[in-house]
Amino acid sequence: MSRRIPASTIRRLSHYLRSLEDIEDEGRETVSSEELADRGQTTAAQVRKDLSHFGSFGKRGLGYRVDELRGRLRQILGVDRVWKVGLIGAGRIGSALFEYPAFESRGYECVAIVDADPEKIGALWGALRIRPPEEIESLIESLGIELVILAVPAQAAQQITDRAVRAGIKGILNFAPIRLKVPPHVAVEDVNLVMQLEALSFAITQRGLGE
Amino acid sequence: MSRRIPASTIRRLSHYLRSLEDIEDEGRETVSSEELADRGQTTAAQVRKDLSHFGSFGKRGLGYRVDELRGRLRQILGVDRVWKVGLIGAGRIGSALFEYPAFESRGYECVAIVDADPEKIGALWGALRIRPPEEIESLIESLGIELVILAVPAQAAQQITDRAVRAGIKGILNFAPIRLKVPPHVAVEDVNLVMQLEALSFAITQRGLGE
DNA sequence: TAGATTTTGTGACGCTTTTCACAAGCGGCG
DNA sequence: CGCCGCTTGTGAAAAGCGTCACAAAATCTA
Repeated sequence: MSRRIPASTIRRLSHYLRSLEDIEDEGRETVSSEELADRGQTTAAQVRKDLSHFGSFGKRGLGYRVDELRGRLRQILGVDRVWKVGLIGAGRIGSALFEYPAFESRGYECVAIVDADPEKIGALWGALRIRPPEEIESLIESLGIELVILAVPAQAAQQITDRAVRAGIKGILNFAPIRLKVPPHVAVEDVNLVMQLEALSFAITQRGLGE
Repeated sequence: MSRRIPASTIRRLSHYLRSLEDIEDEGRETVSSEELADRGQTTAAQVRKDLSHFGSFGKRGLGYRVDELRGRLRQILGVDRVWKVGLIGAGRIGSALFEYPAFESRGYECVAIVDADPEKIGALWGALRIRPPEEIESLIESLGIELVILAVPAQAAQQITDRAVRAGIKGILNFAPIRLKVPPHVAVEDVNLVMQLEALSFAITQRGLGE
């Protein structure tokens, strides 16, 4: 039951949650730390340590009740409610994300779309009309948007971010390949595909060299 | 000059490389570890430590020659050559990636597209014709594909992976929200947007609670 | 050339995270 | 009811990473 939680623990919790949903679909009612570990490329001790940061949810000799643990994880991760999301950038990536079914099904509801391209402004995507960047602040404030998905070119990203921060945004999922400057109370997650490809080419290259 | 390199070091190297390109565009010829640190949300000591895993590239009192360090980093990350990439899954995400300019410009060349949808098979994307999954092995072997981008639904992902592995694939950029089982000589990088969104909602939720 | 100045490369240190090991708790069975 | 097998929760040990501090090396100045 500690204070500061490692980022790696959070990533694993997210994975445990997905495993629990699978296990629930299989009709099982309890699960052990060892089985959760097997499904998540980790160890039983790690699973128990991760969970112990937040309390004791299991029964000794028995394991964890699947539905109960699932509920607790959803609560811990803050996904036991709907988050209103703004999509900024209606290009290829924005469009792919908008139609990504996992978002809606997991409680992330897109309530606004913004793009700077005059050709796109006013267009309808589903029930949403694409708005111009000037409206970012008012959209965030009037719709109660807490998260934005930032899918704009690198050179526009910081400026857009500043507008969103000014309007009180709480978190940013950033697809632009730059390090955004934000005040400490704003959370940022970077999606950097080039970096991940480079991690792959490093691993492959190294493997040939190393041994 | 050590053996096992931390994943976080690789991520930072990728970022240093991007900073070096910016610095080169600005016409500068040398750079200090301190400046690289400032651009990368890290410290000068960390930059030097990261680089020291691979050798000594700087000159004391002077710093690093931008073009030389850039070349060395490209070499270390394995991006001093063209990688042939296969795109598996021609849905929304696949399409967005296919048109993502950063891939081509950074030496990742898409040489094949595969999809299971009979409606899509045979269609032309640029100069490439979409192929059926049955051809995965032969495409990988005949075209010399080393990396695949896996953008298919979760339930198809493992099966496709097995085919690719059988054909000798070396690395997989995985967009499916499952942990792929692969032999140890195959590198996998997971892109897990739901996990990143959950990390955001955790950070925001926690922030309100914590202090 | 000598001394001042700058900046790297790296061993030592300290914090964070993972792994280990086991006592404590729970259900089942004879 | 008491013992047995199983699994959790958690301190303690180990490993992994990042930070610090400084000698070494290079340039600059006079």
